[in-house]
Amino acid sequence: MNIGKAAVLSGLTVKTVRYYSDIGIISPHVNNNTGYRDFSEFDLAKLQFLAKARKFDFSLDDCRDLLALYENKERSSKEVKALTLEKIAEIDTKLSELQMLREQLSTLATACHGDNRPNCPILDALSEKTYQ
Amino acid sequence: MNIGKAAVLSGLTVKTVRYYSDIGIISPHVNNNTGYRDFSEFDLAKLQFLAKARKFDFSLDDCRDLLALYENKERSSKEVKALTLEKIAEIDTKLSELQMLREQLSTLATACHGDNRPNCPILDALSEKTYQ
DNA sequence: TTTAAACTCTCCTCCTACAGGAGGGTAAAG
DNA sequence: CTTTACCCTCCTGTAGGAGGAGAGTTTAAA
Repeated sequence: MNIGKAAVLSGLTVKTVRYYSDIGIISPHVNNNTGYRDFSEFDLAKLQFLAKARKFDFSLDDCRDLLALYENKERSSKEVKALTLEKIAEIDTKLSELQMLREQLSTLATACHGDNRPNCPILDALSEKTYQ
Repeated sequence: MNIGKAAVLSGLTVKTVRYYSDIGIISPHVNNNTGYRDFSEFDLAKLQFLAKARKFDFSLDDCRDLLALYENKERSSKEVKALTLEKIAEIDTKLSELQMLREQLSTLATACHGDNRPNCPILDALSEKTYQ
């Protein structure tokens, strides 16, 4: 199938699919006359796999690994699980960072009148020298 | 003071400070003979302000706005608070997205034996066609 | 005084994961 | 035969810098 159909069926954009071809994460057959890419069912399956893995916040490099495991019927599930647990740990780190951030900002916002007076605890906090 | 000292005192890297100068978010005086940038105390204060605002996840464009308000003694705190509340809302969105992600990944990781057998619920989920 | 280390400068490329658009070829429908 | 909808490559831009080359400057030690 052509790239447009592959894009629709995988939920990716044509640009994205073309990009994945360019960086070699998938390798559809190319028609020598027209230069059109031709995606097989297996190519499509990989694109759908990629779309989902990207939604799970796996980087394209992670996806390369996952895809290699996906294609290898002899793989052990150990590696996949390790990669997943690593990703979960990353997410946890990010979550706690964001939560701290939210609390600090929330505290500042609460303290700020938000009126027309120039006094503003938010800017005060940002310009405080002692707090880093 | 030179860029190195300004960087240390603001907790930024020299590269970052130079970048901020390049994009005009700060404008230190430049020595015409040597080309060396010369940072005043006020420049330093702005760099420290920027370092903190960046930690609070404000984009450099946000920082431009905040800095303008910071420099304007006649500003009202309303604008600053609005910007902050907007940022909090962004963080909330990101938080819930990440939490959903974590749950899904966690569910998959739990279901996966993580042994040497090829069977792997994680890859199964990623390659499921019906689930999008 | 010379020299070596430490600092600074500009300019260049690279990173992630694409998006947007120019300029042109191709395919299918009317 | 023409229109419209695809498809192609190539170039640039995004955010926020990092890394490094090659060259000038300053400072401290020998």
